[in-house]
Amino acid sequence: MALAHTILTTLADSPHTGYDLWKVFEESVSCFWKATQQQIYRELTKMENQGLLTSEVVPQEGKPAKKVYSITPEGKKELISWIHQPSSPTAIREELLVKVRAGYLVENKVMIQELEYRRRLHSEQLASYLEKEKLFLAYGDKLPFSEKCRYLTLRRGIRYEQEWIEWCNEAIELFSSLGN
Amino acid sequence: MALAHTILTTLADSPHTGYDLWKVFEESVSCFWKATQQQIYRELTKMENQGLLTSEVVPQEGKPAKKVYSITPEGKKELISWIHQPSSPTAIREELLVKVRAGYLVENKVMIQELEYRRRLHSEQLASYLEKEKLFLAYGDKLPFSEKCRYLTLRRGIRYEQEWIEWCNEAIELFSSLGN
DNA sequence: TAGTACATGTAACAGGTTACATGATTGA
DNA sequence: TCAATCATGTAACCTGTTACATGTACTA
Repeated sequence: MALAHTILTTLADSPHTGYDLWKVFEESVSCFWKATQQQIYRELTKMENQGLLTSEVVPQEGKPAKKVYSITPEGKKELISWIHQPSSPTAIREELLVKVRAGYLVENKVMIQELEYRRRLHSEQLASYLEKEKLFLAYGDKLPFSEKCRYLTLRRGIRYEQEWIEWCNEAIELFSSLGN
Repeated sequence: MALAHTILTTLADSPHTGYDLWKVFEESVSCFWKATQQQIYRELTKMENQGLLTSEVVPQEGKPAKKVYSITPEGKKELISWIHQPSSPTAIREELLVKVRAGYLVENKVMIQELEYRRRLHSEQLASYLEKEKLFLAYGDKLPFSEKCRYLTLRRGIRYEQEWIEWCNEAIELFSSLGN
């Protein structure tokens, strides 16, 4: 259900089209909830049927009409009620760790390459998050409460990437120190 | 596909029943790949049809017969070939962060309670991992290569829990410092 | 005698992935 | 003219969750 609630979270700020929502997901929501365009469109249809959203078709000049979704009072009520219910940590499912578990079955250089590749991905993601963090830090304590909440999700993204990089270093070191 | 490969990883060591596999998943695989009993049984049936496994029904005294699965040469080939293919990081989907993103919509004490609950869960998981780590550390460099690989997955679990606890502290501090 | 561990499964449903389909505008 | 961006959707498939179903043996 949390995709619906993530969408409600964004619509609680302002109305969005499916396409807008997808861009917001790509740009800032992705550090805590990944979703494809297709998932978003499917969920919006479902949520409108449930009365959590309303849509308005807005004609545009020179562009196809767009469908702007707004949160309804029921939608907001549902979001707040959901926040009050305790939630469980997400189950971990990480292919790289499955490979590391079986890493003794292949040549070390295969594992080292894969780990270096992953370290690079996480370094790039970290760099991108740190850029975004600058914007938050520039405002400091003047940030509105809702932005401080968003900042916390970015902080988690930053810590997450840093942790991966450190673990990759540890793993690369081990595979480098062993023969085969 | 990675559930199949995780199962192959365990069967590469020794034959297991579905039930045994489930216990191994609960006890040590869970720090990198979570699966339910039902998923495991379904996957085993599928994998046997694909020729990655063979099964043997072993009658037992006073207990129902068990079905012991072994990896086939094709299964091992598939596992090794899969390790050679690069894999992408798992997409992040974390309900708690969705709630934090919308945390300004509810009373601070609601968020603080939820964050403290999560911090406790992660502290407990960390304590359990640190207990397991002792066993690995006792052997030190005498650990066989395959056990060093397993140890790396535990290390990642330890780092992951520590990172969550630190982030929870950061988040609790923010919500505590603000009115409402 | 009630609960836990052993042991295996079916079925329905929810959620996520991938491919396909369409069509306009804008900028290189 | 080719790729990217805007804009919305269908369909098939795979994976994960939850509930149900069955039965034995051991232990508190």
